[in-house]
Amino acid sequence: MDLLYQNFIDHYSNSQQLTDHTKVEICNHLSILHLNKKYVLIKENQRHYFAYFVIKGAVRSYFLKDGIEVNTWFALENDMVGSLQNFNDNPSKETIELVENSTLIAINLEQIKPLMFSNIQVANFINAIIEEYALFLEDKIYFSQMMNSMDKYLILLAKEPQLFQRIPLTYIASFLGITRETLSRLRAK
Amino acid sequence: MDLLYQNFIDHYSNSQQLTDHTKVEICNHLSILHLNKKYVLIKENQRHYFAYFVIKGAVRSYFLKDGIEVNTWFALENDMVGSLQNFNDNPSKETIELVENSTLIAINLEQIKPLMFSNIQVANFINAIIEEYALFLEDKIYFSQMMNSMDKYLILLAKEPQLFQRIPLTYIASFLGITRETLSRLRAK
DNA sequence: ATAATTTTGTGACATTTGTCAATTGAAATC
DNA sequence: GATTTCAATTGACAAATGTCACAAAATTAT
Repeated sequence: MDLLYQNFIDHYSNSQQLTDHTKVEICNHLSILHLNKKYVLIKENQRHYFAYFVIKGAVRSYFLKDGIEVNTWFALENDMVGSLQNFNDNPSKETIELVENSTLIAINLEQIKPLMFSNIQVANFINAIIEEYALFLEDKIYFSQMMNSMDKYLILLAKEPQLFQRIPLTYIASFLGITRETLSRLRAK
Repeated sequence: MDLLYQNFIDHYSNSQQLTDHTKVEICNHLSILHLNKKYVLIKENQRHYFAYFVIKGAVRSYFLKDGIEVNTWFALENDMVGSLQNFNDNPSKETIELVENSTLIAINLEQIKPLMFSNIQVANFINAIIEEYALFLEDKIYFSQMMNSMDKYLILLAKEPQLFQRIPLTYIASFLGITRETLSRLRAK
């Protein structure tokens, strides 16, 4: 099995031992992609049947509000990228676009989902992914409700310093819910 | 089986047929509670081994920031209440408190979780709960990032009008991330 | 290397929201 | 039913953030 697949699978199977059979079954629905900056993985309002795992690179998600991009998050190495909406056959609410040239694992949701009902290990594997994602969302909400702009900036800087090296400040300001001018002024202090 | 349990189970088993055996196994870890206004279900920073499903009543969650309550959401009939943190054996980040006298189903997470690894129907049942919760969180984030205060107020009013009848405006303002004075002024228009 | 484009920073001013204080209104308690 | 407590509103002013305009810096393309 490809080492990259192995790493990905290990990352989400901590709570259980997967049989080789299950691992192969999962791998059958994975593939590796090399894509360039600005490539759009998922388009807002479109159905899409893949989720992605970032091996190398950087990705952002955003949606349009009154014609303006509102950035919702950034994924770097070892992060999952996708939309639960897609997992549930609904159109994505966000556009997901590469910020750097990236290497990704694509997970074919359409193919892997039915296995949940026949293979309990797959069910728990997917469970682990969704659970981690939900925890991540809880954190994000906690973060967004907790603080004023300055606090948010400082916490984000402490928690995810790489973002400030790799993601344009314009996007980060938008994520923080402030204008880039305001972020620029916060940074000046 | 108690009709209330039946309704709860049906609510999260739409995608699969549960055998009677599985239903009984789930019910063994459910119980019904009648509790009064102001009762605290879950305390911030404490481990807790139950999640709840609201049959009748209203519940709010909040955490303390610099000694001030920050309300994070309100649950009414047919909503789940709990914390994924607890599901993962971490202390809760939020306090969960009744806003009205309420009837709830308590789900014993500690007992039901191990079944995920032996009963695939239970795995998918719990999956469905977590998935719905994650979708709810996605919506919440979308909502919170999308709009200015006035838009948020109007959308919330359109989507959840019952909240404004049943939840004090002070809590709602806090949830919207504004002071009650600002909410009061928005409403004046 | 140079030019063109994109990103970031800064100033002046408008708008929104927060803070503090006082008042009114509603609901719970006795 | 009167009293007490809590919730909601309103006004005056302060602080934070947004908007618009422009300049500087960095990045990308030719």
